Amino acid sequence: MTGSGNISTGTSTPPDRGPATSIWEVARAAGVSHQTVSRVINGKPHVKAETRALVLATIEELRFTPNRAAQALAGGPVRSVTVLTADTAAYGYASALRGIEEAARTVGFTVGISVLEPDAVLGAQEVIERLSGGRAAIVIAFEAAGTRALAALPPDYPVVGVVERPAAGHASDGRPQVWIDDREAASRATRHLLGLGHRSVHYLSIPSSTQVLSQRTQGWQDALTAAGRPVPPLRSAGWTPRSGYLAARELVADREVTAILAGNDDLALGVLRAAREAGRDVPGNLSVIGFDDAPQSAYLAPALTSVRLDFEGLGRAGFGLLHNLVDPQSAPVPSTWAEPELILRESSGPAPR
Amino acid sequence: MTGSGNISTGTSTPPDRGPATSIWEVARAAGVSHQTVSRVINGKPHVKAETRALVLATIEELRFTPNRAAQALAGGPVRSVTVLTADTAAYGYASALRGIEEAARTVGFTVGISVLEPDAVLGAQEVIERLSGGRAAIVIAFEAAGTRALAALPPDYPVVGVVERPAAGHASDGRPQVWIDDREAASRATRHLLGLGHRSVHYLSIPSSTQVLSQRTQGWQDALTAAGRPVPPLRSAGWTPRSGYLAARELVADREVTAILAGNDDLALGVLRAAREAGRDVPGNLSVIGFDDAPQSAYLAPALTSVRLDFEGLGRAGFGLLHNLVDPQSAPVPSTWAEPELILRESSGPAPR
DNA sequence: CACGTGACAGGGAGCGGTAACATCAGTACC
DNA sequence: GGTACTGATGTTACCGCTCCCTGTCACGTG
Repeated sequence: MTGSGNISTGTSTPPDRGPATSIWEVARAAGVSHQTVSRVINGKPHVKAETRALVLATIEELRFTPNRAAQALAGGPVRSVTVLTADTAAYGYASALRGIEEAARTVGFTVGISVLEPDAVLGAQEVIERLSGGRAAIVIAFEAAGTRALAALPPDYPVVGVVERPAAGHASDGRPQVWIDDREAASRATRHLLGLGHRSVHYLSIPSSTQVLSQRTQGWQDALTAAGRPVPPLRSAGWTPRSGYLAARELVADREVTAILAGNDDLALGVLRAAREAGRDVPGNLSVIGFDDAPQSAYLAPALTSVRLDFEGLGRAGFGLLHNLVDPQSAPVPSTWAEPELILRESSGPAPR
Repeated sequence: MTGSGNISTGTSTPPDRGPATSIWEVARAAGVSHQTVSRVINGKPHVKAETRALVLATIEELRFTPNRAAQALAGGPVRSVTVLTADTAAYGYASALRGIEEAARTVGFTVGISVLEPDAVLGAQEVIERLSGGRAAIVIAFEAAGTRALAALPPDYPVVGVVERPAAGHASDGRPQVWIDDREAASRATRHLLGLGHRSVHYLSIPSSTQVLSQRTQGWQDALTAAGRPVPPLRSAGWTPRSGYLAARELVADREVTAILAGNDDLALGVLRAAREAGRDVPGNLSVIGFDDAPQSAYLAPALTSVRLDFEGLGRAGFGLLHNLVDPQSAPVPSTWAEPELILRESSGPAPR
């Protein structure tokens, strides 16, 4: 079943590294010293305006680009960040990565990426190798592998965690992190369902990043408890539609279950299918709400009610925080990203009477 | 509507770059010269077995990791690759990236990433800046921005294109590339629909990476022509469910249209919704087939018939090709990845009579 | 008019590696 | 036994850049 696709090797050219222009050439061309060129590149003071302009023009003309390796080696400012993340295909991860990359690119940072296998238990040594010389990192720690990687890093290494929730109780270890406060959002979604007349709401969770309950889970419990309803047992699933489907089959078979909150939209999709197969009508006699509001969700059948989460903004803020960390000169983080919002669509409705 | 989420700055530690262990320290500890250490690191000959073992042990003990920047600066072998890609959230891109990253990581390569904005028209200069010192690159060029970036790179720069189709006719410019041969797959999907009794098949395409027709489009035309059917006008859409939905509304309103082949699964999802809204029954009186076979597709309502494409394998092969390019010593590319396969599900069926 | 002062500019030493060349055995050969 | 060769090491010169430190100039000041 293999052997398809195609390859064209092209005219194999050896990695010919020509005489890349260096600051020396720029200096010579501009009639100044290499040091002055360096000052101009780094926007340092003590360079006369006209000299600066001249150098800048020369750089432009020679199409000179500073050698990153040399800058890093010579102890220049940090200008790169390595992102440690789990599967980049999942919507939340991909979006956060996108936000990080965008923010990094606009300030001239290079972004490296290394994916953490779900079951990887890396020692400090291995995690550092993943960073491969990077001098700063961002760890997207929505699940255990990320949390472990974050913990494995030396305490003085510049890193910020993009996490599911702050490691409260666990003595937040003083590491900078950003997170979406979705506890209230989960509560709101739950209350919305309760308000629709459902006697209870069942929660199908995504894997937890720690041993304790996630914010979403807590928000769900909060709402249930506040309404005086018993909290049904927590159901755990993975990240994929398949996993949601498998976990939901049992749930949908129980007619007492009329409302399901799923940890993310993919899970919700699986729930939707399980419901269909079990002859349940959504939203007729079963309501389903997801988290993330992926681009697909509005087009599903039925269109999925979902909690919109601004992962991209989260990623941007995470990078901003890191930037502040490695360069105190940098602009303060725009600590503002869209707050979770419940997007009502077709998959949720009044409880069956 | 902003201001949610949360930030913890932690105990702000300045970017303290301690005295990283260098090969000199290893050399001293092992009682050899730094050059011998270098030889060991790079697996070069002319080192006695016991000396090698000693150095290796010392490296292990000191937790030494070679400084990438220094290696790069000193003209060592290429050990990093920059991936230029469009939106990482789209399934095909994300999967290909995943394949590249995985293959790169297993051979110790670092992978950088830079995303190309859809409308970005970058000059050679800008593209090179994106590479930021990298000495090798992979461009995922499924659309125009990627194709342009690929073209903008200097002809002698080590780069491989992961493309939609070879730039045939356009004098393939002798650059190494990998692609999935999905022309036949598109043909097969079309023939399948024709075989089900549909008088014609309409194609809703994703954006093209060039001005000419894509392989998928051609495969679709091939099958239609071979069957003696007229080729309906080509419909173009974007990449998202929304774009598929918008483009399909007109199509589904036409009762003559009984089979739609969509350029990817997201588009197909949009088509499905448009069909539902138009009162068309899938597969009752409209069949829909997508491309990609994303993880969600099997769970949609109706489950989507789709052409499974092995983007991950493609990415792996692309990296392998690059590896061969920069390091002739490297193992030859496993030129084998899964061939496109039509996965029959619920969204396709006999033509309405 | 000599001197301090600050803004500019240049020189030189690394950063941590690799490549090329120089040494120095130990072995092979005539 | 002397020369040639070969494998194992050490020595030296960069790679391209940034830091630290030393000059140089034009002012202002006493």
